[in-house]
This record gives sequence, structure tokens and C-alpha cells, in this order.
Amino acid sequence: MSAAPRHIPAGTVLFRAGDPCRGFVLLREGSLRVTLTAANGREVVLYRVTPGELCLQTYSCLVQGRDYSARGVAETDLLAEIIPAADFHRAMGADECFRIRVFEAVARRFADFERLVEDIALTGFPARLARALLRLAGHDDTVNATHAQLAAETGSGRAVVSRQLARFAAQGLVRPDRGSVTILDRAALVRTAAEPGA
Amino acid sequence: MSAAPRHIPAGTVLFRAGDPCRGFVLLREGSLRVTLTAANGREVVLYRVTPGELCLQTYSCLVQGRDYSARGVAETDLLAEIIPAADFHRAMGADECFRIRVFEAVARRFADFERLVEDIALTGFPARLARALLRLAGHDDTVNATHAQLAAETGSGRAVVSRQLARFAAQGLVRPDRGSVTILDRAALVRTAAEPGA
DNA sequence: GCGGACTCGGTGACTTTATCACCGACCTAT
DNA sequence: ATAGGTCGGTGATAAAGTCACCGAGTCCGC
Repeated sequence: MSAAPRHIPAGTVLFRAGDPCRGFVLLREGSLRVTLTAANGREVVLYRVTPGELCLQTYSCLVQGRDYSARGVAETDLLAEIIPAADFHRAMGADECFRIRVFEAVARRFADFERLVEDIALTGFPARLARALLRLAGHDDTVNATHAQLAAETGSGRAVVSRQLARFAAQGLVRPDRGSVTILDRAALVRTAAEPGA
Repeated sequence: MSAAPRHIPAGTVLFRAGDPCRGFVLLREGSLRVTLTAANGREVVLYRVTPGELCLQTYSCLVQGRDYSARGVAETDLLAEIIPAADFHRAMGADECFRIRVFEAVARRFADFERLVEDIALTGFPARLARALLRLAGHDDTVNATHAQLAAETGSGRAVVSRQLARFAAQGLVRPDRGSVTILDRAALVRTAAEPGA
């Protein structure tokens, strides 16, 4: 529990599918994005690890003694602590605080997965994109993401995102720019997000 | 840990979305299917709980203190134990065996979710259906499921399943019957399952 | 300032997948 | 038999995803 936190620059690939698993990652600062990539290059964002959370991709690997099955990329500069497996198991037995933290991370990840499955399998594309925009928007109602990134976020294709954004723009919901999207009518976007529509 | 196991007949709905959560379910015998249902009635099978496993839907609810977000239905007659939350937390602290079991269940569930997302988001329909058939097939190469059930299993629509099954049948891969499908050429089906194809 | 190399996004043409509605076959019970 | 149910096949249509291409913007190095 007392390993020195390490700095990791944005863009670093912390692990990729097939890598053997070295230890647990406990994130102190920054955002770690975990994605699944298909053979044809298509990518889906599974979830993000936020400060205070354990990366459970790591967790799942170590428990089952298997390799990573997804990819973890630092979205921002990270400050993280690597916990060796033995320390992890000891802390799980001895430290109730730590245990509760792990449980919470697990539960949150479950919720993320359920949301993702619901989005991809049960929700029409317009609502899916609207949800992604609302989820990624900062306080200034700006989403800093390319169409390709939004495609990974919605489990769809870039061209599909382009077209739907154009439709949203025509309705006055958003204003697209190179590399970002500005939300103009949040209320209407929320309404769109609420219509499963497929 | 020592509550009396209870019998639950096949078809019982153990919990549905929005229900409050009462306690942990530890499954001794049978199969519990956990699904997500859309407003329009469409359903996706998230995972199955098998004997010896804890139902983690329950888990996730109790940790976060939230209601169920999915539906749990007994696929067969069940023999299950209900563990009150307090007992669960005590056992997690004191009983290493129990703890390991919980970890394993969590890890397995994660793997299930990743498979599901990969299937739905990154895999073409023929491969998806082939995988579902192989997954559900008994030793006699028979899959006891209606087209509607296979649709829930693949996160697709019934009509889509019907058509793809007809194509498989035309290629000699399977023989469809009312309420079941027989696998005729397992090797070819495995090949189909391996081609992401979309 | 110019010329490549690259990323980003728009678009047309097309395929695949999904949806909707309807119908006939089968199953079961009265 | 017949009525009511589930099950599966099919045509028409719509939505979503794919592929390929192009032009505009950006980032260099020179």
C-alpha cells in the first residue's frame, strides 16, 4: 500500500491486449481510458478509471492469472501507484478501508458495463450520441473529441457520427468545430438522449 | 454463511429492474439468467450465474446501496442461499476462502461483460450467432432455444436470427427445429465464429 | 512562404443489420 | 374441432454501419 506514486505522461499505453499483468494500478490523479479493439481497427471505450479508483482490468487479470484483454491508455498525465499482487491480497484481508474501496470500484465498473451494453444493444444511435456528448461535456458545454473518438465512445463508425452531428447541428442542438463540439441546446439534447428510439 | 438453502422453481423472477435489494444470493444448483430489458421489450442476456457463484447483480446493488438495474430469472430450478448484507461483509473480512470465491466471481463477470461488448460492438452478426450457438450447445450438439431467445443472446432481433439460421442451414451447418437447433458441422461453425466480419 | 505529410471531417454509394407487420404451422386445452 | 397461444418464415422498409475518396486544416522542415 505504500509504493511510491509514479508520474505517467498522457498518451502512454499502460497495457494492451495480450500483455502479461504485473500489478494493480491505483490511480491518484488523471484519467485512464480502457478500450477494446477489433482486428479491423475499430475501437470501443469500455470505461474510464478516475482518481481514487483501482484499475479493475488489472484486477481481473491478476485474480484469474490471465493476460490483459483490453488496452489502457493515459488520457491525461497520470499519478499512479503500482501495488504488487501480494500486497493487494494482504490489504484485502487486513484493511477494511481498502476493501471497501475495491468493492466500490467493482460496483461502479459493473454499472458502467451495464450502461454500455444498454447503450449499444438497446439504444438507437441518436440517443447514444447525445448521451456520449452529455457525458463528455465539460462545464463550458464543450466536448473535446474528434468524430473518431465519439465513434469509439458510441461503439459506432466515424462516418455515422459525422452525419448525426450534422443533423444535430441542423436542429440547432450543437455547433461542431474541428476537434470539438459545443452544446448549444442542452435541454433538447437531454430529451434526445432519453428517447431509446430503437 | 449458514442460512438454509432454499428451493426456487424454474421461471421465478428473482429480481427485476427497480426492485430494492434484500441480500446476496449464493447459488448452489441451477442457472440464473440476468438480462437487461428495453422499454420496447427488447431483451439482452448479460450473463448467467452458475453454481458456486454469487449473484453479482445483487452484489453491485448492495455495495452501492442502489436498486437492481437488471432482471434475474431462474432458468432451471434453483437451490440458493440468501446471505444478509451484514453476514456478507463479515465473511469478506474474516473468511479468506469466501473472499477468494467472491473475487473469482467478480473476475468471471468482468470477462463475461467484455465478451458481450466485444460481440455486440465489434463482431458481425453471423459470427455472433455462431458463437451463441456454440456457447449454448449441450454435448449432443443441440441448442434448446427459440429464435427469440437466440435474439436476446446475440443482442439482435428475432427476424434477424431466423434469416441467419436459414443461411446456416442452407450451408449445412445446422438443422433448425421448432424450439431447438442442431449443430451439424461444428468445425465450420467454429470457423464462422472466428471471423469477426464486421 | 512553400511543399509535403498528416489529421480531420464531409459525402456518395453500398451492404448489413434491424424493425414492422403479417401469415401459416404447430401445440395445447377445452 | 376450434380457439388461443407460441413459434418461425418472409416481404417491405428503415436505420446503421462500411468503404472509399476528397478537400480543408495543421504541422512541420526547409
